[in-house]
Parts: sequence; structure tokens; C-alpha cells
Amino acid sequence: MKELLIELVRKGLERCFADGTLSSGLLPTIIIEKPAHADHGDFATNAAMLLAKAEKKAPRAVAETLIKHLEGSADICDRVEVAGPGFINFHVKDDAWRTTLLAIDRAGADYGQSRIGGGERVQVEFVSANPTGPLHIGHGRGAAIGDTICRLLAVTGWDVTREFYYNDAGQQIVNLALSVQARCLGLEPGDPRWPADGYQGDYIMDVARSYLAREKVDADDQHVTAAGDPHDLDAIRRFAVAYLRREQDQDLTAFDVHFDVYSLESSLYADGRVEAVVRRLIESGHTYEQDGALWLRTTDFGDDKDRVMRKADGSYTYFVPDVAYHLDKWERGFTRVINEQGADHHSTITRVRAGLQALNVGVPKGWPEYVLHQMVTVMRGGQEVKISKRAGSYVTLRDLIDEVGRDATRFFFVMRKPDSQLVFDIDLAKQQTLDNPVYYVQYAHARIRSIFENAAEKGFVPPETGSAPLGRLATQEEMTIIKTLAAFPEVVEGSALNFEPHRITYYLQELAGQFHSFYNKNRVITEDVELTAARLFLLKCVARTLKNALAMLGISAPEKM
RNA sequence: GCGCCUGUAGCUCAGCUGGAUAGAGCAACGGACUUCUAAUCCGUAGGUCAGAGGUUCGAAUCCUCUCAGGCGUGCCA
Repeated sequence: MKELLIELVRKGLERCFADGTLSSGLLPTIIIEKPAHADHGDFATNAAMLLAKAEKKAPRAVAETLIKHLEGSADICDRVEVAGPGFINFHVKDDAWRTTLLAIDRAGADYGQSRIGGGERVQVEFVSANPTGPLHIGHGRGAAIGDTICRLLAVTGWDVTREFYYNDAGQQIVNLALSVQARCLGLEPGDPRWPADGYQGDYIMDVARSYLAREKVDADDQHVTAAGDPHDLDAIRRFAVAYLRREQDQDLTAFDVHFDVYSLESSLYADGRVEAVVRRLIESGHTYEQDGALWLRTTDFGDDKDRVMRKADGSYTYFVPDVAYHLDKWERGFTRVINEQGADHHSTITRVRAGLQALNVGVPKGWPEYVLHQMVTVMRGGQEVKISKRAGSYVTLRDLIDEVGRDATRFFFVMRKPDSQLVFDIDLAKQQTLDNPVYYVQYAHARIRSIFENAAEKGFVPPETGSAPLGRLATQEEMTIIKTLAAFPEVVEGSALNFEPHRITYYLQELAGQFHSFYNKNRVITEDVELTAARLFLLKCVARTLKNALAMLGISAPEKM
């Protein structure tokens, strides 16, 4: 609908310029928006106000001129009028609105999709948790946001690759192996022989027990059988990594999050990519030695201080393999890469980009793109649940899924825009009441299915496309719903382009609310066969749109509740 | 000190990239079940958009400064 009007206005302006009634010839970017108030019509454009200055005429006068040159508007609109300081308001015909239902029904499961991505490849890296413990609530938010962004990009025409990167080589992993070994030997935290930075969580005991029992673990990307020898630290390390990766995979699977590619930091060292990047950075002239360390002059690329690449002990700081990894992404041909991360790691952005710029291989300055999510605090019983990773006490993603369910957990994680800190109220998420938005939305879907079941018993079936007497849809509630349904593709597009999954949750709540409102005022199944058919058709479109939107969030649309 | 994020109704948050009279859900108050799911709906009340300047036809939105909170600012990741 919006596109039709943009085209209408554009042609109108061209006519004005052609016959000289408007002289500037400046074609502004035509913006069609939805006015805040219903009396201002369905759509409005500010084109005349934008042109007023160049035309040296009053905005309203420009608007009047433009309206006279809009041809074909009568097909779509009842009224087109100048309003306020110079807006042009479009009042779209009810029939034009009703017609959109046919397109929705025809599109079916594809309704809401578009091709703005043009089939371009895009890689999204998210979660990327190190295999040193279970996924916590912060990873959960990252998983939900990252996966939803992938789903949104996929339905808007991108070719999406989901990637998970993890560190299986650094000091953290050594600490992990030492911790498991300590447990194998029966040590406990506090023992003088307990490793200095050991992991104290109980899950370490599970790893040790499994290792000693010579179990075999299958992660998505790793398959390891335990050696069982408590003195073989290398074998313990390999086993522990695979074990914890498997745990993470199980959690992610339960969350309906799946990856196409796993990238290991160790592989960057093993095949020399890290060394190669260091060599190329030195050749670039952006490095120097000082205090026994090798530095990258990241201040050449907007950082506020230079950063150490190679420490005095000869090992590399974390961002060097990060640069090597991102160079690899670039060389794999991903011109578009999005990294979803916690905002607590935002300092890596400048460093990774600086490293890539220093390499001078044609990487654009803003590449890769980042979506950062702010912290999550967990509330239970009105109290904040404190997180202490060292002591091993924190709310895991698994806890949440088990306790509040996958659907509610996913909904809550994407309900706020990533930039906002999120308060995850476990009690609220668990409630199966109207306070809980995910149930509110799902209930709308289940309710419609229930109506269909009821209708079927009376011999009514939602009509096929084209055969529905749409003209019978005339109440205010019905028209409101139709207009909301018609806006869905734009909402999806905006949500995808801005990496803002929360827009879908707001849309869902709005549509569900409008349906509930309609339901309470109108009966669907009545003696009036035509009206019944029309309303069943409308509800078919509502259920379809709810289901499609929920699917974009990885949330189910239940038939019954 | 510096960088990033945030500040909108009592609470939790939207506000479509600068539009017309700033919205929703909770909480509060008052209503609606002999009818397709009351897990619902209808109504009332609630605002110095943190504050001060600026940009322009027009600012919650853009710029500057101030205040408050979070996160970073490591030869940790």
C-alpha cells in the first residue's frame, strides 16, 4: 500500500515539474508515514513541506498544487487532502484495504517475506561462548537476539550463515584442564593444591567423573573418547572441551538455535594464520616494539591508545587471533558480517577493525558490523539473583528453559531493544496469565484455531482465496485488523534492517490485542453465512500472520492452550 | 579522566531514523461471562520526554554542555 502511494506522489511531482507549476525540479526522498491520529487518514506525506523552501512558496500551496497532479489516486483513496502545516493526508478506500487480505492468504507461510537482501551472503557470528562452562543468561540473550536476526535476515532475502567461534587454546582452557584434573584427583576448592584460577563449579566434577569413566562425548563439532588417565593433562583438556561443547550444544538445541559453522581459535594457530597476520601487520608499518612487547598502533585508526599484540612472554593477546579470524571471514567472501556480542566486550570492536584496516586489504572501515546487547539482570521473588562465575553460581540458560519454557524465554530475551539493559523477571515469565505477553500472543492464535474447530462442527470452513465476500468486513475492529496485517512486511523489513527483533514482539502484541478486542465485540459464527465466511477468512489471515511472526522469533504458535 | 550504552506515566518499556494532540502493558480505580477459550475485553486516572542551551516551518528524536546509572578503559578474554 505504501509503495503504491510513494509511486503516486513521485509521478505527481514529475508532472508538476513537467508543466512548470513547480519549478525547483528537486525530487525529495518521498516519505510516506502513518499519522498518529486516525482523523489524519491512513497515510501522510511531508513532501510539500520539504519542497516549500526551494519553491519559495507556502507549504500548503505546494501541497495543493501537488494534489491536483496526483493521477489515479481516486482508485485507491476516498479523499486526499492538505492538512496542518502542509501534510498531504491519504484516506485509503476500505475496498483497497480489503484486497490486501487476498495477497496475505495467497502468500501463506511466506507472508511477511521480501527480497531486499537480494540473495547476498551475510555471516552472523553469535553466542561464541568459550567451552569453560555452561551457557549463562547473557549467552541466552545473545543466542535469542542473534538467532532472531538470522531468521529476520533469511526472510528478507539474505543468504545467512550462522557461525560460532570459540577459544579452545588459551590460558582459560589450561585452567579448565587443571580444574578437571584436580577433581579427578579428588581435590576441592580451598585445598592448597587447587589450581590458582581454577573453575569451582560443580559441573567440573561431572566432567571429571565422566573422564575417569572413559566416556565418549559427541558435540556438534567434536567427538572425543576419554583416556581416563588423570595425569594426562592434554587428554583431559581435549575431553573437557568436547564435554562442555556438547553441553552447550544441548542447551542451544533445546533453545532451537543451530549453527552452520564452528570456528576454533586453536585452528588459527595450528595452520599459521595467526603468525601470518602478525607478519603482515609488521609489514604494514603500523607496529613497534616497546618494553619487550610488540604493539599495534591502533591509534592510527581511532583507538585512544595503542594495544599490545605480543606480550613479553611471547604469547599473543586475544585480539590478534580475533583479527586473524576476521581476516579469514573476509577472505571467505563475506562482504557482510554481523557480530552479536555482549556490550561488555565492546572494546574489541575498535581493535579488530583497526587490525583489519592496518592490513590494508580493502576491508571497509565499518566492517564487520556489531550488534551489542546490554547486561541482563535476573529477578526472582523480587530479588536480584547475583552472578558469580568464579564460584560457579549463576543462572544458566538451561535453568531458564527448564523453568519457564523455551517460548517464553526467547520472547523475553528479544522483547527489549538490544541497547537496553534487560530485567528478566523469572516469576513473570513463568506466569501463565495475561501479565505474560507471550501467552497473550499465543492465546490469540489458539483462540482462532478453536473458533475454526467450532466452525467446522457447524459445517463452516475458512474460504479459499477469492471466494470470500470481503465486502462484508466493515466494522471498525475489522478494518483496524486489516490495516495492521497489511503493515506486517514493513515491520519485518524495519526489524531486519535495524537488527531490532523487539519490533516483532511489539507488533505481535498489537495484532493479538486487536484480535482479542474484535473477538469480544463480534461473533464470528452466526446465522449469516456470508458474514461468517468473511470473518473466518479474516481470522485465517490473522492466524497466519501471528504464526509467521512467531516463527521469526523461533516461538511456537500453539493450536490449543 | 576518556570511550560506548541508557535516562519517556508509580513500575517495565515502545516511539516507525525530524512531523500533527507523546503511546502500550503492568500496578490503581470502575465495569462486562445463559453466546465461538474470562489465559479475554471496555472505561477512568496517570507526563517539565533527566536538566540547560542550540539547529528549523517543526525536536522525545539531530548538535553542545551538565547531572544520574550501567559497561569498558589489562602484556585478561
